[in-house]
Amino acid sequence: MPVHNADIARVFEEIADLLDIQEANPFRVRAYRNAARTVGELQLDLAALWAKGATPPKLPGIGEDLAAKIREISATGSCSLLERLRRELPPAVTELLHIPGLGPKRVRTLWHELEVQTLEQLARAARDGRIRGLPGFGPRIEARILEAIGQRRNKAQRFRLVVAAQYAQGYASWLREAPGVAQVVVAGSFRRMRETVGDLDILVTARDAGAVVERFAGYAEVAQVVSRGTTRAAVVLRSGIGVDLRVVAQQSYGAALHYFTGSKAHNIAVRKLGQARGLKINEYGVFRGSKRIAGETEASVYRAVGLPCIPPELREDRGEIEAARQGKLPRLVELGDLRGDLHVHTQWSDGRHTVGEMAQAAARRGLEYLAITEHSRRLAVAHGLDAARLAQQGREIERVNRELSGIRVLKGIEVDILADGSFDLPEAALETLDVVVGAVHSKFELSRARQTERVLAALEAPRLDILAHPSGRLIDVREPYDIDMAAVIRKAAAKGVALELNAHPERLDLLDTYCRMARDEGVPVAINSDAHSEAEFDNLQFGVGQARRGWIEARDCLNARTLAELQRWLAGRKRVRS
DNA sequence: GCCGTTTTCGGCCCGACTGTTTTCAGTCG
Repeated sequence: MPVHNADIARVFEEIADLLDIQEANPFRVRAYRNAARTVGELQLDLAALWAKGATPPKLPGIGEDLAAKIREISATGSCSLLERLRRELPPAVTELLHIPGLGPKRVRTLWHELEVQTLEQLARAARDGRIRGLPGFGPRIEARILEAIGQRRNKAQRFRLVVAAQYAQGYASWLREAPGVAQVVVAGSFRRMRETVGDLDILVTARDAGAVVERFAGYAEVAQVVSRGTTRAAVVLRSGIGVDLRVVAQQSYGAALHYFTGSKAHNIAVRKLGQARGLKINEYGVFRGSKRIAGETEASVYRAVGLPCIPPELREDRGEIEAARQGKLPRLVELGDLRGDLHVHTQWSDGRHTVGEMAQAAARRGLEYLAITEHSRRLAVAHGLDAARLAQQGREIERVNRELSGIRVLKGIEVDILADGSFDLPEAALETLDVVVGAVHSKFELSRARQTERVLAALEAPRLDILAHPSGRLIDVREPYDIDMAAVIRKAAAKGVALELNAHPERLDLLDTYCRMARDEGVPVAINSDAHSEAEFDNLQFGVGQARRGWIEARDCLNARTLAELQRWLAGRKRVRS
């Protein structure tokens, strides 16, 4: 049974929970939580390294003890400390921590005083009114517990970025109408362009904070006001999304924006840098003693700790601070850098519009070229093209190119990669095209070994230019198929094939961490809309956001190249083939 | 449990809000 990094992270997370309830040293607890995060995000397979007899690199926050535990978990799947803690505490008690309002202290009290160990026992105790009498509890908390269990809210719901954007924009517009408001910014993971967001964090600068809070709570979509103070409030909207508000004075705008954008780990790292310089950094500014020395802009906060301003998408404590210190921050790709789109559908398969309509829509968005890439014949539900229809479509594309100026339409295909790694159309048909995009649309359940073999075989074949949506995941719908993505990226590098970052908000595939790996391996990334209608070109913005999270620069991006450069790249690939 | 241009010991990010309290602990982000 292979042990994945996620398994190691889960063990550390559970240890942290149990230690927390045991009232262990809070910094020891934090060490386990930090380690869980570090290991969970790591792309290097630690257990595989140990199995091979190799020594993993030194990881920040993981010293001798935790490294030994990683080794133990890698070998055995478990950890003697966790086994011991599970004997000392009721194992289900960590579930209680996920109820809002319950932290380690209250969970410990519930367990010691009422012998509450499970959610069912918690519900019963609350219904019987036994909780309100406990020290540190009262009728309000008891009611909140019952409500949380009733709504089964303990399962954290996240919203796709595109969905969150709709709620965010409406709410922000509403707040801009409050008296005395200067600025309204949606910060948090939304601003960092995470693919999903758990809640919305809205920052407002205004003369009169009270008026803003009042308007915030009075929004028509508010289902519940969770908390409400003089400068801060939290609500849940009818859609279920939580929204936090923070109001500060203009002079604190940059510090508050930095604080509210996060990530938490990034903020902690920056505050530590400040601390080392004798500075205190909070949401009101950067202070030396009681004197404010920065905070009006985000750049001033970073400058105070000796760094250039770090773009929000990089703020995950994944090396961006070190890069900033060394002057090696990437110059992240921007929407305006994109000159083309290499994955577009029309009425010929399952798209809504004609070749000409899609070309004009692309031109209106400032693109210089697009590739029409229909599904191939196997995907019958999408009216996939066979060789004959593909040739027919080619003649229409030539006609459109004669009729339109300012935009160039390339002949392409999104050809199915079959289970054995071969393509769904004959070589001769693919040879007539400008660009071949290949994708997996079937047999998602293959074993890791066979799925990897399949895609590596497709990359090996001479006809593939771009591998589309490489993991196949659909956010909240379908898990990625099990595949060794590091091997795929290495093969793409070796064969000079590009990887797609599919910009559809439900895909956003490549994941950010793999974008970074592709960049490090020199694999070009194509940020493609996969548009099935004119409006879907707008999705490119989400692809760009994801690419930025993956440290992608314009020079790493295949479709940031000019048409001439792209054609040279394609021609070079053909030369290699023949 | 980690870590070190001040440290191998003694620190570890920081503040608002709630609900319980009669000055503050616990939770949260």
